[in-house]
Amino acid sequence: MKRHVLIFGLVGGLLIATLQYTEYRFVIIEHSVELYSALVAILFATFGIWLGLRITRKGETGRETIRETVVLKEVLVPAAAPAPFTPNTARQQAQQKTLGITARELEILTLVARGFSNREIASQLFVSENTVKTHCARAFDKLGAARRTQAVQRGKELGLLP
Amino acid sequence: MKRHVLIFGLVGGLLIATLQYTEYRFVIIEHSVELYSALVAILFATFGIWLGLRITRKGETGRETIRETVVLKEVLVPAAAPAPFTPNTARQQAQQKTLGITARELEILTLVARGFSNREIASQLFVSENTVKTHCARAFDKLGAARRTQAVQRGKELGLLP
DNA sequence: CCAAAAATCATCCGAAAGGATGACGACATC
DNA sequence: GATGTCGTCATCCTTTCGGATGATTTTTGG
Repeated sequence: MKRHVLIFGLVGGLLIATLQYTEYRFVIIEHSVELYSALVAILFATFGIWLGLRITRKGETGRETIRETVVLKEVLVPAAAPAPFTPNTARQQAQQKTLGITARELEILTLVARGFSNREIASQLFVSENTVKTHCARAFDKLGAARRTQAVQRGKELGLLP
Repeated sequence: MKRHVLIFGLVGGLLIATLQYTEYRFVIIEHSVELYSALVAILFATFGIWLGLRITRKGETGRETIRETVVLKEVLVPAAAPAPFTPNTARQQAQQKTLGITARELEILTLVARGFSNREIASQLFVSENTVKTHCARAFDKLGAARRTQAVQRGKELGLLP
């Protein structure tokens, strides 16, 4: 890592040298902006790198790391068994009211969430692929999703999907 | 990573050259020094931060990965048969062992699960879209998935994803 | 230091997905 | 009967994905 900083410093020095050189060639102007610009640039670049290093807080690399990662656990299972996803109909319909997602769309959405392709869904439901795509499009629109993965994510957030 | 520094220097030089050029073209304005300085400062600071992140990122993804300190709390899983998602790190790593899914792949996988497109993921991780696609492909292969939705589903089943 | 593993990036190509529209029939409702 | 909602299907077109492959660069571990 030190190497990088060194290299960077070298490049910086070279840059400055070049700048100075060109400066002398166009001496006409008294104290040009370029020099300042370069100085500021280098300064801030260094600052930025330093910041980047600080932010990621990685380390020093000298001796690589042991840095245990504390992963907490907590969590648990409130159990409650029977209704893994039963609070459905009631709430579901409420959601549907607000979002306007129809039962058919939800049906297709769940299949999407299960990882099926449009074609597979079409054959499962005995409809054409185009129909599936239409339902998908409408559902995505209502969910404000641009991709099926996003739609699934939102659906889960909203409790529409298990 | 030397390449990055080089690119950095190159871009810097280009920037300065551009600056010089525009300077000569709009020499009329005198008080623009501050503006240029600020511009350059901001640009280089951003660039520097990017560089810093770029340089340091690698180390993290290695084995220890501080990032592993994820939280994952708040859980009120109604429970169902399979373990919801409690046995995390331990089992997770075990799974990774058996499936051979690397930390990076998992990282990308979680972003996929969050509904991001490859392009979005690429920009978030500061890598190219191609790289994301490669990671995706490998992860899909290891998970036996043909689609990203399927991969997400399997990832959740295996407890790799929250 | 060297070999293996990981990560990065690229390109070509076909398949899947998504957006925009239009249409048609079944049903319910007012 | 007019209206509205749903479900169904289609076409055209663009974007995104995914597969296959090869290459280079770091990182890691012995």
